[in-house]
Amino acid sequence: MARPKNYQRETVLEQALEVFWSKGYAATSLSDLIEATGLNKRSLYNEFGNKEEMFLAVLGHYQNQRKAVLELLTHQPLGMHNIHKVLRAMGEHIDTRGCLVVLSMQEKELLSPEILTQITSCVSQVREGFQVNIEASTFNQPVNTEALANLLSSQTFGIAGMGKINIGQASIQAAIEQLIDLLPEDTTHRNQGE
Amino acid sequence: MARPKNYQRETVLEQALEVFWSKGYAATSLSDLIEATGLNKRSLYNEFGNKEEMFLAVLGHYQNQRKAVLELLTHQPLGMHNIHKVLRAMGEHIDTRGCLVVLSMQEKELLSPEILTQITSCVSQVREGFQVNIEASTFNQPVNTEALANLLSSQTFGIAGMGKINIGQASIQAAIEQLIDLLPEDTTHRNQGE
DNA sequence: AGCATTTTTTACCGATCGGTTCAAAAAGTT
DNA sequence: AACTTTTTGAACCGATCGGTAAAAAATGCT
Repeated sequence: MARPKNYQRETVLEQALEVFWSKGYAATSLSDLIEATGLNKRSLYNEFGNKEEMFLAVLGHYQNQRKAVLELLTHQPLGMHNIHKVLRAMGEHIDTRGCLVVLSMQEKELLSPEILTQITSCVSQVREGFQVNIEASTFNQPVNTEALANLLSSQTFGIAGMGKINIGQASIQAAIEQLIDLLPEDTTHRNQGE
Repeated sequence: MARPKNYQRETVLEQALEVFWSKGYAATSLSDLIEATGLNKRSLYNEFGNKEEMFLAVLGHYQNQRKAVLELLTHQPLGMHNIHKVLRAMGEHIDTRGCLVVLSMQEKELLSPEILTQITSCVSQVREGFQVNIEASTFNQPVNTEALANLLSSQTFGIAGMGKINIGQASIQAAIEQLIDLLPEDTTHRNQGE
């Protein structure tokens, strides 16, 4: 029928992710992508259309491989322990390039509405994930559910951003433990322990 | 002696800040700067040298006008109340463009060592500001001073980044109040109240 | 007024940007 | 082996990038 491609889309996405992640969308040139993927300009356009669509695909790939962490927020029973798990998981996967979604949010002025939609949807997904787990918890002190969810999701961004600084992973993990310590205790399953 | 410039450096810095702040360093072109400042390319180079030096100057201008907030952390007596003030001040100055320093940190791979030095110095200044105020406090629960300082400085970044999202200022302020509520109480001047 | 000095204008530099054209090369099908 | 279909390679597109050279315009000083 036809000549087969001598590359795999997944591999290319992985390599392109590497570039976008460390340089950002605007600063990533086609030359960079060509060099990183090994395939030539025409094949890139053949596969993805243009730079923007390529970034969209890369973004999807990124979110796919981060999905596991987010799913921690859906484990039954809901409760603060899920949030603790997510925070600790983040501490274990600190990347010096930060978080691609946070990084892209900083470039929102340059990105297409389609990309922006995907980014903001991811952001609000995190926020709502936190919120449902907070709502499912029982506290013996007054808690502003929505405010706490916002706080945690912003904290999440902050932690991801900390990776960009020279600060070590151990310090970040210590900060996360300190945060967990400060969070109001969930007394719903007090007898089962955490 | 010589013909005077028909622009003021301060004004130009202000206008250039506007551009860099909303588009980031990489995505800001000289044309953008020319359009924003009203002066022409040659005058820009005459005044600042090149794009990078111009950004450095803009960064200095930005930090200058944010200095007031940071100085809240040096007010005597030191203590958690200073931290509360800073957090609340941040909630009142939320900008939809986020924080230029945080934004630039995301572009660190593209920036000169000189600029990077200035940025990281600003970051650690915040962190140390938090830390001295924590150390000056008395708590009736165990507190990991360094970890809490790291937590707060990362939270600071997170909050600044939240401005980029559509979330309203009121929500951010509520999140900040929630955070202050969670922070360990400083019992040093308990009788004076806060 | 005339000189000296600086700013501004205009035009231009090579490099690179994202993207395209078109033909050559490679594979499957018959 | 001939044909068809798709990928690939190289050259090329206009536009813009950051940055510069040199002359023109504008001002203060004498």
